[in-house]
Amino acid sequence: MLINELSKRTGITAHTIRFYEKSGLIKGKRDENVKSNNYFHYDEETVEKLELVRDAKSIGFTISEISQLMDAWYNNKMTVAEKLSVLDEKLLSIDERIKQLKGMKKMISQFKKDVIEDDC
Amino acid sequence: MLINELSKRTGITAHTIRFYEKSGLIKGKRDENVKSNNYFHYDEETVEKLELVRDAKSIGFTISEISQLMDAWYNNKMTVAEKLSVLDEKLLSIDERIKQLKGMKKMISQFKKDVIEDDC
DNA sequence: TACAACATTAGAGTATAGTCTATACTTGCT
DNA sequence: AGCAAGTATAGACTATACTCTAATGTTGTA
Repeated sequence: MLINELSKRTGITAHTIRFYEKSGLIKGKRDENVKSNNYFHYDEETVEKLELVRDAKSIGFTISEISQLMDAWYNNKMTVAEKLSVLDEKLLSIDERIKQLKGMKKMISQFKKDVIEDDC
Repeated sequence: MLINELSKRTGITAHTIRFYEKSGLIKGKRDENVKSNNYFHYDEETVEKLELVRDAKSIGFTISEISQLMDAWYNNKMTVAEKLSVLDEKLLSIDERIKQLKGMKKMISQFKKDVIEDDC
């Protein structure tokens, strides 16, 4: 599929997809049989990857972190041990974030109590 | 206290503190009795505020969100109802983030399983 | 064949959140 | 007095992650 279809399927603009391509998150292929143009072609895996990018970005992962994550997933140059190490590291960092968020919840709840009490 | 002490107590550089001041997160006071300089003086509340900024930033809150949160806390121009509304909104957004993080944990755990199975 | 829609590349522009430099004045210590 | 350390301000610079524009060429449809 070409970039326009990829854009429609993922809800990510062509501009941003090209930016991700430059950043190394995805890779389109050129069709060598076609000499008249330079169009990139994308496969289903790229759709999956962009969906992962969207999810990971929404929880605050940077492009560089997402890049590591996708390497652990799709890159066959990494050993199983290396992949598991990257994945475990991400799991730990997620747990850490959840912990911090819960801490902030507690603080805000306490603030709420204080605000209500001050009102009396 | 002056900016240098504030910096030492919070671990935030003077440059960044001045940036936060420009952004409206904190406010130093000038001593009107002293005419020879223009130095800002900060109180304990400012230390508290900067600690809150640090915590909130670490969980991905933007300066604008932190600003709202601090208004709900310290600004006496807001009604109790308005304050509670801001705090409740932040609590909801934190819950949403925790939900997304848990979703990502599930995905990564599944990836781990897949990586291990592929290895067999 | 005209022409709208689509594709590529380079590069400029935007927003957020700092970070650093330069300049100049003030304060504290010896 | 001299000098290091502290302070303020303006503005330049950096990094991340887009977002948009311009120029140019290609494809598909009426």
